[in-house]
Parts: sequence; C-alpha cells; structure tokens
Amino acid sequence: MTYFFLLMDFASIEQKWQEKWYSNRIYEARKEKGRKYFIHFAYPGISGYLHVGHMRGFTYADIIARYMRMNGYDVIFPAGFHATGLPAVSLAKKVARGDEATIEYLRRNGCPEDIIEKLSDPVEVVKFFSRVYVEDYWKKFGFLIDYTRLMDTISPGYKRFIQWQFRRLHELNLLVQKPHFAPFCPNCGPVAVDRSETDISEGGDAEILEFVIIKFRMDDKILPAATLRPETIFGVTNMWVNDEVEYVIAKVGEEEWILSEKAAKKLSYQMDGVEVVGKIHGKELVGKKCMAPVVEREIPIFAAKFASPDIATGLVMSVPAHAPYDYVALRDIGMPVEPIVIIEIEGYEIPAKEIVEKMGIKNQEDVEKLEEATQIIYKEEFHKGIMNENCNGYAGMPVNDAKERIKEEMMSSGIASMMREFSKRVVCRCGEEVVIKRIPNQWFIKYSDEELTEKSKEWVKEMNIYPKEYKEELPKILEWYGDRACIRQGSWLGTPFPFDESWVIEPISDSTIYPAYYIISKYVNEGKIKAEEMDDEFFDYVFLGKGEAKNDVWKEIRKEFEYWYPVDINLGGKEHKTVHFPVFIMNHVAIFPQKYWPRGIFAHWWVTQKAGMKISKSKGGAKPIPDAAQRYGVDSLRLYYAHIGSPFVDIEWDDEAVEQYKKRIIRLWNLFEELVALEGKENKIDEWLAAAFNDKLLAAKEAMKEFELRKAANALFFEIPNIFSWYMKRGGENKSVVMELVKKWVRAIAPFTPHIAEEMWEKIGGDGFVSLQKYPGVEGIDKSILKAEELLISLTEDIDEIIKVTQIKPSKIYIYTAPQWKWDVVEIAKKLQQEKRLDMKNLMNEIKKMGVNMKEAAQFANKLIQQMRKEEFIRIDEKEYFETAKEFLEREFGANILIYSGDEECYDPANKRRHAMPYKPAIYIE
RNA sequence: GCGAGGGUAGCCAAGCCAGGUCCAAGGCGGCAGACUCAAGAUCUGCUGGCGUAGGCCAUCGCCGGUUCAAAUCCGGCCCCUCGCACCA
Repeated sequence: MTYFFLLMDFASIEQKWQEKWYSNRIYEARKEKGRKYFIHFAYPGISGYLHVGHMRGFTYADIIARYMRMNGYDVIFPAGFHATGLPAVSLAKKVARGDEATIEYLRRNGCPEDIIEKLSDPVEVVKFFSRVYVEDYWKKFGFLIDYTRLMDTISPGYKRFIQWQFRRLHELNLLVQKPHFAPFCPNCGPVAVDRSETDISEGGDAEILEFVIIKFRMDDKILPAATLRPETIFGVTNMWVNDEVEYVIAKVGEEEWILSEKAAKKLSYQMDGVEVVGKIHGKELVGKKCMAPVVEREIPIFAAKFASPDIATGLVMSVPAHAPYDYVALRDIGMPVEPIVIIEIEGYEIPAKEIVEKMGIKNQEDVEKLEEATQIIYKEEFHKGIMNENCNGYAGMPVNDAKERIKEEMMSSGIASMMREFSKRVVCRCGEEVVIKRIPNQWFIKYSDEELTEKSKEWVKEMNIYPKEYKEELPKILEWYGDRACIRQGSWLGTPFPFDESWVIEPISDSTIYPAYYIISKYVNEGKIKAEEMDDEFFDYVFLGKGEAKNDVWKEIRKEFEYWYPVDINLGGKEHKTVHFPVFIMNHVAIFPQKYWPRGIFAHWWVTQKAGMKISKSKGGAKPIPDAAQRYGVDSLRLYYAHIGSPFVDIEWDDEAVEQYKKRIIRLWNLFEELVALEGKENKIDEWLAAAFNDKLLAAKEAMKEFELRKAANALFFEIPNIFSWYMKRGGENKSVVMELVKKWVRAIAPFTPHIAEEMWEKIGGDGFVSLQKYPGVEGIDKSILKAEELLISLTEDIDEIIKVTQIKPSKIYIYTAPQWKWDVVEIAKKLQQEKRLDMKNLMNEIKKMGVNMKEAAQFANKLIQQMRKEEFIRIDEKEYFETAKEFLEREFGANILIYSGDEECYDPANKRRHAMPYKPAIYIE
C-alpha cells in the first residue's frame, strides 16, 4: 500500500483522460436525446490570474453538468469572458505605468516576459488571459465546457448583439434619460471610483453622500450650510465659520452665496451658473448675524476650527443639542447660546451634551471620539427619535420620516438645495482631486418599471433558485432595484451605445442576456457567420422568431436557440445576488417571450483566506491554480470544493484540509483495488451490502435533486466506502456482488472525481468513457436486512460496553432474543397505533387476553410504547440473523457466542433473558 | 437604516426547512495500539462526565415558551459576518 502512495501519479492520470475527452470532443453540446440542460456560470471578468478560491463555483458547474449528462440530458455548458469593465483595463494600466507589484505578480505566476510587455494593451490582456483560463484552469480541471462556444464581450459580433438588445429596450420604453451625478476628474474626464483604484490613486472606497444645503440669509447674501441632517434645522442656535479661512462670494443663479473656494469649484460641476465674484474672510463673518429659514430665527455666527473648507460648503449650522461637534465647539467658547432640544429619545435629555460628557470629550480637537459620538447619536436619533413640540408641523413624527419630508419641503420651496460630496478625499491618478459632476442627460435602464418588476417577481416564483433563502430574498431585491445608469464616457472597453456612439455601455448592462449569444458564438467561431451579417433582422429572427431566415445558417441557429434555450441554471458567486442575477432575470423578462425566461439560479459562497493571511503572498490560498492542481491532484481539489462545506457558506482555504482530501482519494483507490481483488463466495452479508449500498446511492441522488453537492459527496465518498469496508470486515468476499456494486459506484462518483473514475472504469473493463455512462439507478432496498445489520452493530456495541464496565475477560457470551409473545405484543401495538389508540390502558387490555406474566408484560409494554414513537418495528428473525454472524462475533470478541431464542430452554444464571425485547436482545457474559 | 446570513464539543464543519433513530455525521488535533531499526505514511480503537451489565447525567450563544419529546418549532435578548449600486 505504501508504495502506491508514491506511485499514485495524479498528473499523468489527469492528462491521459483529459486528452481522451478533448480529442473525442465529448464536451460538445449535441441535440440527441430530446431533453436538454443549459448550465453556465457567470463568466469571469478578466482580472489577471485567478486563485484556487475562484475554482469553487466553476467546479460546481462542471459537477452538475456532468451529473445531468449522465442522467440522460443533452447538456450545453458554455463559457466565456467578461472583458468589458474595469479589471482588464485596470491591469493594462498598471502594466503601462510599470507598476512594480503588478509586474512581479505576473512573473511569479509564470507570465513570459514578451507577454508582459504586450499587456499594457487591455485587448492583449483579454486575449492572453482568456487562454490562461481555458488552458491552465478549466481544461486542467477536466471541465467538460463546450469549448467550441467560447466568446468574449468585446468581439464585433457580441457588440452587435448588445446594440440589438439596447434598441429592443428602447422600443420597450425601458431606456430613460435623466440627470445623474458621477465621479469626474477635471483633467482626465470621467473616472471610476472603485476599490481596485484603476483610475484613482486614493479613496477607492469613498461613498457619495448627499448633503442638504440650507440657505441662511445674511443681508443680501446667502450662507449655505451643508448638513446630512436637515431635520435638525429646528434646533439651530448659531452658524459656524472657520475664522482662518478666506471664503468666496459666488453667484449661484440669481443669488450670491458665501462658501469656501473649493466648495464653489465643486458646486460648479453640479449646478449651472456658479461664478466667483468676490472674497470674504471668515473673520469678517464672525460676530455677524444671519436668518435661519423655516424657524425664522436670527442667529449669531461664531468661529469653529472643525468647520473645514474641504467638506461640502465649508459652512456648518450649529445644533448643539443633537450634534456633539457643535456642542463641544460652543462649550470651547463659553456657551454663549443654549442648546435647543428638538428630538425626544429615551435615555437622553440633551443627547449631544450627555454623550460628550459621558465619553469625556475635552474639546473640538478630540476628533476620534467626536466622530464616534456623532455616529452613536445619529443612529439612535434616526431610528428611535421622535420630533418634539419645537418642530411645528413635524411634532410627534419619527425622525426618519421627518428627515425626508423636511428635505422635500425645503427643496421645493427653494430654501434648500443639494450637494453631492465624497465621504473621503478621492484623488485621480493625475494628482487632481476628483469631483462629482452632474450629467444632465444620462441614460438609464428603467428597472423601476412597475410592469417589468411585477412580471419578474412573479417569474421568480417559477424558478429553481439555490439556496432557497435567496429565492425569498430575490423579490425584495427586484422591488428595491432602481434605474441603472447604463452608459458612461471614458476610455473603456465595451459596446458603443447605439443612440449616442460617443458613450459606452457599462459592464453590468452588457451582460444580462449573454447566454443567448452562446448559441451564436459557435457559428462565429466556426466562421459560418460574420459579424457584419448580424443585424437587427438577424437577431429578431433568431431570438424572437420574427421575419424570415435569409439563409440556412440562420435557420440552423434559430433551431439551436429553440432547442437549448432557456437557461436552466446560471451559477455564480454570492456577489451576484444583488447585481447580476436581478438584471439577468429582468432583461430576459423584458426582451424574450416567456418560454425563454431563465429557469434557475445557483448562488454559491466564497473561498476566503485564513484570517490575517494576505492574498498573493507565498503561503495560503494564493498559490497559482496549476501549482495546486499539481500538488494535490485535480480530483482531490474537486472533492474538496464539493465536500468541505455546504455550497452556501464561505469556507476558509486550508492546505491541510486539501491534503486530507488527497489522502482520501488515495485511500479510495486502495479500497477499490482491494474490492476488485476479492475472489470469494456467497455470504449472508452480501444481501446487506446491496441494500446498504443502494440506500446510500438513493440518498446521494436525492441530494443531487436539489444540488446539495456536499450531501451527495458525503454519501458517495464517505458513507459508501465505509459500507464496503464494513462488508469486508464482516467477512464479505463475493466477487460478483462486489463487482456489480463497484461498477455502480464508479459511475456514481464520476461527476465529482472524473479522472480517477475513468481510471477505475478502465480497470474494471467498462465500456467507453465513464463520463458518458448512464448514472446508476437504485434497486430495491431491503429495509429489514438493513435493520437486522443495525441490530447486530448495536449488539456489538452493547457487548463492548458491558465488557468495558465490568472488565470481564469474556470466554462465553450468551445472547437471548425476545420470546414470541413479545413480538405478538408488538403486532398488537402496531395495530393500536394505526387506529390511533395506542396507550398503556388499551395495550394492557389486549395483553390480558394473552395469559402471560402481567408484571413482566407491563414493564415491557411501557418501554415498547416509548420505543414505538421513535421507530417502526419490522419483524426480524434476530436469532437466525445473528447465527449468520456468529463467526464474526467470535472473532471480534475472542469468545464463544451462544445464541438462544427467548422461547427455548437454556443456560441463564443471571436471569437476563427476561429483559430481552424485540430489537434488544438480552446479553450475559462470563 | 434597508436586505441577508450566522453563533454546534479543543478546532473546522454537518444536522435545523420536514421535532423523536442526536449520549450530535465527517474531518483536524489529541491518546493508545499494529506495521517499521526508527521516523513518516498507512491501518485499528478511544477521545463530555460518572458507572463492576448494555445505564444515568450534562452539552448545540443566553432567557423563556409550545410539546409526551427541542440543536431542530415560537417569542425575546446578546454577539459576529456580508451586500447596499454604476463596482465586477
């Protein structure tokens, strides 16, 4: 056995079978059986090398595809690449600017030098990594993806397809135009603010905040105070300006506003007609008064350092009762005004004052604590606060309602407006600070459309969605889903927007109905149709059945589409739950007839790194996929993904665990060799083996109905091998029975660990590829024999326990099975149970008629009633069954085994036999 | 906030939807034994407590409830994680 460990050459087994599969093109979708299954995974964005965690979902898809193929479906399992969007561009830009870490990362993953040079071009990135994904990942893992259908989202044909989609959406009135606010660099134009920081050098995790600007009047000028809490206008006591800052006077429409210079600049991107006309120093404002709107109160202007010219307008209204900053700043200057409380909240009188005192905040420089205090008060008040009597018409209203209403009211009466601002500084790669720019005529896909939302929600009810929690969640997501800005400007890869080609369709919107294109991509790849030929007429015909075919290829493609569509499973990571999957559904619903709407979604969770372990460092999960495949073997990895945890929980990558699965595979191989070497004859235990095997196979198949891969893998790779082991331990050695079951088992495991399964299949002389065999069926499962063996096992456990407790070295073990009359009572009890009148009284009444020892009978009846709630009693001849296992028992315990039925005279010195019950023989050891 | 998920033995992780077969699968770790010159690998057994007869007691975040019966159902509480949009 030991040698085999060294000889187990996963790599050559994998290579051998992959070559055979691929040269025979068994992955190709063919219309043969009249039943089809369309599965695909959310195609990956091209972001560079992937790590072992990414293979989880792909592997699930392949397992399911293989399983369905073996279950008599024509399977279409295509794949492609999402080339649009940031990742590829991001990588290319990093290479272009010679980013050291990126170059090093490429080298570490074995990227050739001449390629690295080329990768400054995003198109080259797409080209190169498409190949890597196919050759180094998917094919190495043995995926039976239909490689004739590979495609990406920047090919000419795909672009035509997307333009057709958008023209359809337009016809359906699902494209709308309205103003939008987006990140913008004054030097470079539109930029993306995202965590990968492709365009920017700082602030990738910034959010866009919506400040309300409330206009305070000061003579003929406006002091625009920016706030996130417009409802606190009722508690305003003063205005804050920074007396170390020079402000500007800017014309905003007809008005003149005083605000920081930076604010004026930012605002000029968000509204028309902002023009700086003068300057005024903060010092000059301090001591003056201004008029607060809504409450119509005259309030003083004070100086505060925390009023930063970098944030919003640089002017802050002071609400000391509810804003810790304001309270502390006022306290710093000797409390010239008193806080006005406007929100009732349990546990507080003057919230800001109390929290500041409780946290021991010294002054306005104590920023960290002030931030925390602000957060606490904000949350508490927002969720639990009620506007009090100082708030006119809003008194008694919960804060979260009042906030929106006050904002709306002030906006519509012109005393407030909006300003968007990043939650933190965002700096462009060019060094300039990124601003938020108003785009007056942004195009949106109208996902808020009521009819579309309703239809989609209804359709979700018809879909197979895994996990089922997500099925519950999806309607709520669809409801919440708002219009999506679907085009943008900048140097992106993507499809030009058909109604204004200077814009590019953004990557979420160009990847909604793409599985339909897999039908066409095959013909493109084979050169049977050219992109130029694919006009709206073509797509209308192929997808909607409108108009006439211009040639036979069109007809063939239409037939293909009709056969393969709709998608049965779209599988993707949990990150798609609120982005891709909803638009996948909605666009299908909008564009296609109902019979082509998607049938299912499978959302899987992630493989994460161990806490504190950084991705892309030498240890842990960052190891390149080909290295992991080589080190552990592909089947080990596939089994690891399938079995380490439920598909619907995150798992932490763990090298040792993978190592364990590798050992498991080797052990299984050894078991397999042992089994096929058996040359013995029949035995009673053979029946049990068949029953137990089929029972577990049934469990696996049931699990696969709901794609519970883990459950199925557990039955196939752990429970069934245990059954085989137990069989041999029990003395089983029947060649024909074992071979028949091994043949089934090898087929059953093939979807999960196909390489090792093929190797086994070949060894036992199976026909063709095991991958193309029919998945094994379940034969009759004899429950009574399963139960009998179960009783035997619990008998050995009982004997073990007695030996352990008494420390007897057994020489003879007496086993007494239950007497006939007790079984008769069981029959009576079963009858009573069926009639739903099983209780002590009724049962004893019946027993009285039998003429047995009533004291013993009462004890037994009592236990029996309890037991019958838990399990069903099947009549088993325990004595006969135990006799067949006598040799085994004698071997196990090294003692003579004597088995008596409860009805025969026998040796019983300790008076044990009267305890014997059906399913619970009495035992005496000496 | 909105939406979702989770807390199970030393650790990881099933079970929970469909209550009883749960003194909680499987794995890791630990202990003992077999093989071996030895180590590793492999194999076998044990791994909550008590117990000189198969038993009893404890345990599934905390508190309470429903039930003959609760890890599982219901209510409340505490704690943790994730997504929230133009980013794939």
